Amino acid sequence: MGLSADATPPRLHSAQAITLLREHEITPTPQRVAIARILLARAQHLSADQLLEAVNRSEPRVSKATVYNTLGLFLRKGLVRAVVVDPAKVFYDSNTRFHHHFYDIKSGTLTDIEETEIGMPALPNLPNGSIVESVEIIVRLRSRFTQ
Amino acid sequence: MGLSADATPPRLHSAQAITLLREHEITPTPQRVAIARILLARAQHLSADQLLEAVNRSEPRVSKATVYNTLGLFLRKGLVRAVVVDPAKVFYDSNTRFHHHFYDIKSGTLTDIEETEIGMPALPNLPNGSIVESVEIIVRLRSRFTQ
DNA sequence: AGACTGCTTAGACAAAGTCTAGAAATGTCA
DNA sequence: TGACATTTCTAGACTTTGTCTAAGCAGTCT
Repeated sequence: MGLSADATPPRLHSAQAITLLREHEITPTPQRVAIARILLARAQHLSADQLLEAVNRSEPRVSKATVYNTLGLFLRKGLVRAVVVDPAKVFYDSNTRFHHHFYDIKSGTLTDIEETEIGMPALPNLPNGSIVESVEIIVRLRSRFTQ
Repeated sequence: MGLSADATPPRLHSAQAITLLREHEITPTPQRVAIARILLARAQHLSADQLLEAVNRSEPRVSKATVYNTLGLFLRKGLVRAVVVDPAKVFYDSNTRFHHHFYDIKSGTLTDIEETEIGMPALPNLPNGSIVESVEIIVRLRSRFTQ
């Protein structure tokens, strides 16, 4: 059943969120600020669904369409990264430093692997005319005591 | 748009497919053989949907539920690997050697990176009580001439 | 005011994948 | 052979994530 949602997730102050958005050339609407205050409060991995639920525990209300639009916008503007590990949903990662992930298969939990903790692989020759967009290493884990 | 489906995909002979299934302790039913003949004919990446379509271009017909059941079974028995890169669907990889992937963002095409082509990174310390299930490196690519 | 722009919204929609309940095949054993 | 149990397959309903559409709203400019 995954993680129970944090009852009182930390939030950025509105002023901080607005500054962050402006720095990334994003018009700070009330909905975007509400989303940023939660998602960008710390390094974390949230699905669109979890975020929608967290945002709507308080005012202002934000629609599902706006959550998806905003996540897409944050992604394009480099405020968050998408992590594709669970076939059922995308996680949005507010840690924008270069890093990788442990994925606990059973619980569905993502944990960061900082760049310094892992040796960068040597890249192979690229297909012609290609540019590397990203390099993601995913280490899938299972508990030693579970079958 | 992705790739146009191969009009005449290569197929294993039924006898070969049956042998492969038996070697992996899978009862070779007609449906499983039909799926194996296509999926295991060569190293390739197919989605459940592509496979369903390919199988049903010929007899015997196989239902959607059976395709999903069979892919799950092949996965558990180690005949194929799942590759999660596209949020919209899982690819099933008939190359079971240890290897990694290029993913062309625009076309949605997967290409293998053989183990010898890439330097393996040193693994970080694992969370306590964990076992590594798999290590997957995904290099996302985009064309140099596309914005 | 009127026109234009960008943003948000509800709800319809699409697509991948799961589940259910029954039918069909297969195997076992007396 | 017949009776029964087990496994597999199937159609179709269903769930969930995510997208799309059309309308409304707010601010800005002239």
